[in-house]
Order: sequence, then structure tokens, then C-alpha cells
Amino acid sequence: MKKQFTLGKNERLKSRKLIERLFREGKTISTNPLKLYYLIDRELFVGSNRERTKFKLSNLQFGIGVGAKFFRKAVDRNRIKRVVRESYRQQKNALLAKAKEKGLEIAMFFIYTSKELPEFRSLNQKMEIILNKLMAVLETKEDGRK
RNA sequence: GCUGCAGGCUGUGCUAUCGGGUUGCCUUUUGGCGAUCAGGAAAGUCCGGACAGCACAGGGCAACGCACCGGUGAAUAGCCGGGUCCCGCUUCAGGCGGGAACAGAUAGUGCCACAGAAAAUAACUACUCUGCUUUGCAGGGAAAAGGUGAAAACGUGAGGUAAGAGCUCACGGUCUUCCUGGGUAAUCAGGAUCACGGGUAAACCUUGCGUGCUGAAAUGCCACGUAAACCAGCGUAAAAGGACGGCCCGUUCGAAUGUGCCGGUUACAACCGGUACUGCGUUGGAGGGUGGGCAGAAGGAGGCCUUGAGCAAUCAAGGUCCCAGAUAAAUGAUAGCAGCCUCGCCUCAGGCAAGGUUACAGAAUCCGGCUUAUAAGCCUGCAGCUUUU
RNA sequence: UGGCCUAUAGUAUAAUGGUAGUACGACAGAUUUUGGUUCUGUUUGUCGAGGUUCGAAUCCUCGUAGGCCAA
Repeated sequence: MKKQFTLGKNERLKSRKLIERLFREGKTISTNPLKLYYLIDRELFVGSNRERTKFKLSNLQFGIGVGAKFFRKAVDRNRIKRVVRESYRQQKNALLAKAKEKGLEIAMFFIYTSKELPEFRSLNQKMEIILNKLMAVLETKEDGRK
């Protein structure tokens, strides 16, 4: 039986350069408590391209941010990151399949913009909406494998 | 029994499904099987250290910190015990609880609003003496009386005097020095002696003691970059200047697309001119890209148990355990059960049904202390109310 | 992670340890047909808790907020 809901280190957005480029050039999708910066390209993670097979890089990389101005306590910020990450983990597979089919790579960064602590269920619905929007955007892109 | 306050301890467990960090073994293409994974404060950053780098012959100044005594500890803000003083309660001897930044105001300087005669070598009223020429004025004496104020020049009584005054005496208070006794000491008891013109050092300051400076974004190694370059070692020559992490004596280092000095220019610089200084030899090292990587950095002033020493803090011995470790940063999500809590009903043995599962809060070099936050339960103390005796 | 600073009225900003001011704002009144301008008056404050002192915005300690610096 093949695992499909995993979320390992290779799917995390860890390059400082790429994150800076994402906030500089990336586009956004907003749904009430979440704001998504995204960047779609082929061979986006080319920095480590030759070792892609070695490190098994995914077509998706993501990160999460919570402003310390809205949540002063570290406990609350950690809680929000965990809830957002769990929600993304459960719903990312459709997007991953689409990206692989198109041969594109996507860098994403979620920003939590509300001032209130989230409920998991309502946040899960919002995540579904935001990922569907991203899929629609992806549909219009060219096939990257040509 | 209930309520409130203060202090202390604990501060949920198990199972299933899906995930994550670190790590061991197997397989090595995917992967599989294990182990382990947040706190008492991880917080505030108020202190002390460990550790690291740089500096360091020695001395002086500055700056900062500490301040009753003894013990403890790696540690000068901790902790334990004791003393002194203050506050509260009870009471009268005394006891209980709480607090103290408890060196110095006779080393000096400053400040003490308003009120008051006067706020620190005090004369306004009243008192008293002398002179004037007399409802008073002038010059003294005198801190006893007045009222002000947070604070008024040791207190009470007697003597004394023109009036008064520690001026003298008795009793008492504070204080300096000394003696005797108890105590390691702070200090206590008794005695003698000197003095008694305020407060403020969390005003400047003085005295004694202590501190080299900078912090893991420290630091070391590798990689990268540069090619008439760079790095390292050795030999020998020289001085404008630099460094010594606040400064000086002093010590030390010591160069070319450069530095210092002088003049011009300029608001100041830049800039221009002059002048001074000056290293050469030899040996060795060192080319793919991307990303930076590794160490520091997880075994420690460690936890738990037992015994012993000590009033205690704490220490010693023995046994046992290994107990988070990242770098856009893991420790999570969902469901069920148990336990706990709240409310209701039947009934006082318990049963049934509903809801909640929570407080404060998340490691980033580590450790010790302090401070602050904390639902619920338990323990101790104090206060109040009620019931029974 | 380490270091430093600030907090005064709704806002900005003063005050050698001695009655907390000033400006703008807000409110009320006057002037005006009405509004504005102008004039008069009122309102509101030392971040919190302790301590030193006769007396604290000021000095000290502990907290609470906010800001700044160092890759």
C-alpha cells in the first residue's frame, strides 16, 4: 500500500533566495483568514536541480507564516501553523497530481491574516476553496514538459 | 461544614487511524521495522556562572556593582541560621506573624516648598539689664514660655540667676570610647567615661571590598572569491603612525592605488601643491557547478532512590537511569474509552441523563538562582460565618 | 539570541522632589437668519503594584505595554 498523505521535509520551502523571489514576483489568492503567495514555473527549484532525483524533490513546496503582531504568544503562532499544515496535508494531493501531469513546479507560502484563533473545520473549508482556485489557475498554464 | 486570603505540591491517562523532527538496524529505487520527542515556569531577561575569542610586566584614574554577623554554594543581588530595628495581633513577663536597599549625616557640598520669628552657629512677641529723656527708641543678655510645621535645638524635678540656660545636681534617654562576663561573630547584660545644635546618602558623595573587555549572530576548521594578487613559515633593516575593546604612563605591532605633517582652497570636507616615511630575499600552499557545510551543540555544578553528617540551606558515600534537539525551524489532527469537573432527576447505598476536558503557557549554547503567570485537585496556616457539644 | 530606550488628557508636548501645565480636539454658552470665524467657560491625565521621603510624574524595586539596535 502506497502512502499518499505524507508531508516530509522535501515538500517544505526552505531556500531563502526562493522565498525572497516568491514575495517579490509571486501572485496572491486571498480567502478570509488565509492569503496565499504562489509562483508557478518549470524547473522552479533549479538551484538543486541535478540533485533532484537524489533528494526526491516534489513538484510542490510550501511554507507558513503568522505575524507576531497579531499573535504575541508563541503558543498561538505554533498552533496556527500546525492547523494550517494539517489542513494542507489532507488536501494537497489533487494539486500535486495536476502539477505532475503538467510538468510544472509550484512554490507556495500561506500567510494567516486574521486576528482570531482558527477552528480546524472552518479552516479546512477555506483551504479547499483556495486550492481549487489555484488548480483553476494551473489549468490555464502551458504544459511544461514540451 | 462553607467562604475568602497566603504559601507549597501535582498539574490527565490509554487505544485506534492519518502525519512530523531526531536517531538505530535492514534494504538500498520507492521503502520497512523499532527507539525517542516539549515546561514548572521552556516566559520575563532581573542576577550569577560555565564556555569561547581578544587583550594582559606592573601601576594609577575613571566606570560599574556590593554593604549587620556566621554558614552554604562555581557564584558580591540567591539560600539557611542568628542578631538589631520597625509594623501588626494578642497581651502586660512575654508570645505569634510579617518586613528591612540595617557601612557613614562628627569628612565635605547641596536641598528642606507652604506656614513659621527662626529650617541650622535661630531673637518676632513676651522676659530682663544699661543708656537716652520715657505710651517709646537704641545697645546688649537670654533658648525657659508662645504659635507654625513632617521636623524646633535631650526629657522631668530641684538648685541657680537681673532674667535665663546641662550652667550645676538627681533620675531617665540617646551616643563615643574602654573594662568585665556570655557568644566564632553581629551583639547582649553590667559598670566606668565623653558628648548631646534636626532630617535627607532609593541627593552628590566618603569609606571598605570586588570586577580586563566582548558575547554562541562568540569562536575554530573546511569550502568559496581574488591571480603582477592572496595565505603561511623563515632571515635581516627601518619609523611617520597604529593597537592594547574607556583613558594615561608604559608595552607592543608596524605599510604604497598608502599614511602623517605643512600650505592653499572650502562653511566643513573633497580637491591642489610641497615635504617626510617606505622591502627585499627565500620556501611552501592553493581552480567544476549549486548550496554554504561541519564543529561549538545535548553526559550535565544531571535526575531519581537509600544511608550518613548538619537546627537548616547544603554536603558526602553507594546504587540506578540517559531524559527533546531544529535552523522558514518537529513535538500535530480526528475519533472513542477511562478519570476529573459542572448542572439536573430519582433517592441518600448508589444509579440515570446532559455538557465540558480546560489554567498559565512552546525549547533554540548550557546550567544555578530570582521574579511574574497559573483552571482543577490535595496539603498547611490565618480570618469570617454557621451547626453541635 | 544579546543589548538599549520610552510610557503624562482623545492627540502632540512641558513641568530644579513642593498646587500637574500649554496647544489642538470634544462639549456648553455668547455673537450670527444659519454655518464658519471669533470670544468665554467646562471636561478629561502622570502605564500598574510596592517602597524611600514630611511630601513622588520625578528617586528605587518588580511587573505590563510599546519601540529601537546588532546577521
